[in-house]
Amino acid sequence: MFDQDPDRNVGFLLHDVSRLIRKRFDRRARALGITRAQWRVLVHLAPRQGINQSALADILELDNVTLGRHIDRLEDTGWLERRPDPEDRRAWRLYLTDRSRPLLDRMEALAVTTQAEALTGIPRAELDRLMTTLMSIKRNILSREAERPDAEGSEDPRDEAALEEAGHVG
Amino acid sequence: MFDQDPDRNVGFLLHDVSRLIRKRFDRRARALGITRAQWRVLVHLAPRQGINQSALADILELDNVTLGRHIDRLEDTGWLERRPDPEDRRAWRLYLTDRSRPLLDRMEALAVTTQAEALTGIPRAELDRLMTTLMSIKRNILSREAERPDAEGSEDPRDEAALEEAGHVG
DNA sequence: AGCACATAGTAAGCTTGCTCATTAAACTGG
DNA sequence: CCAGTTTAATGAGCAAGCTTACTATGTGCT
Repeated sequence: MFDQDPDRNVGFLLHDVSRLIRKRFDRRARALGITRAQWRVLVHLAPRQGINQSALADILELDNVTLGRHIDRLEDTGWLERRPDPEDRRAWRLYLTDRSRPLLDRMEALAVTTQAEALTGIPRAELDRLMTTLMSIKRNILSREAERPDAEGSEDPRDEAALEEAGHVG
Repeated sequence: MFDQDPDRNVGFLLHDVSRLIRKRFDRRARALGITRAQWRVLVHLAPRQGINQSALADILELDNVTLGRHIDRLEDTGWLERRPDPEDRRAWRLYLTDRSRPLLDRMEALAVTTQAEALTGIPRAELDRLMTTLMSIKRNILSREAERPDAEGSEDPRDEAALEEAGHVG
């Protein structure tokens, strides 16, 4: 299967498309001094300011560590502010700064442009199907993660069943 | 748009799904001492042994630099061999080692398992549509890269046109 | 032959994401 | 109240991908 045309593999294909979009987007955003990953943090923070790092990491499905470093940079560059939590001395509460609101608008414009390029010629209905399927896949993975985060392979018979059922993949 | 439910954005969604698959896969592959990115190199090398780094980087759509480091590691761990090109003293020719053939089989098994998990409940036809759409998107981006690799935004009126046409994105 | 340009590969340095380990504070059962 | 566990956050270290800058070799034109 992989020898003929490895890029018809879903995993590789997803990875490629995601990376190509990111590359193009980040090159444009560099002039603004921020990356897509950092912007994503701000976007998710915007409607829930005052949240702490762990809760935000859950929403973003990122490690605390990974998010912590994004926040370091965002704080350094002044897009975001950490304030001590008055009720929990271990935690920080996160807030956007005044500067970041206009930034969000400009980043969104870049995103729209980049997506318009990527989606040229793709009808609305097809895009909807794409999103629906991707969300199903995401749910599948997240539920597997929740039940057996450290799965090593096929020690669980359900894997074999799924493998049969989804035999069209191989 | 992004404030309500940022994860309905195609770019973010693709990134999430890709990252979640990678995480799950790499955790399983770690016992074999190789990552998904390195495996991808071997898979694409297998049917065209003797190719050099630049040509392989083109196929993988990776930087020479990025690929170079993968090859360093693959050579260190003995999955791959660099031989001098007798006709071009700048270049190396790349070959799999005897050890790597069985590895490829085991990695493919891991991939099938991981994909089966991710694709549980998704019918064949839907998967086909997903792949088709993803390949269209990839072609769109690659052709834009080819024509204007350093695009900064909307200095080209065609961007505005595309933005209107694909207005459903924003 | 000689000079300009192109190509193959490496070096250095950045962000992102992960894991494992640690610190400090909060919670909880006895 | 106190010992043990859980939770919030950080530190250290690795891999992947990118960019910019460099070396060495090849190619092509005059």
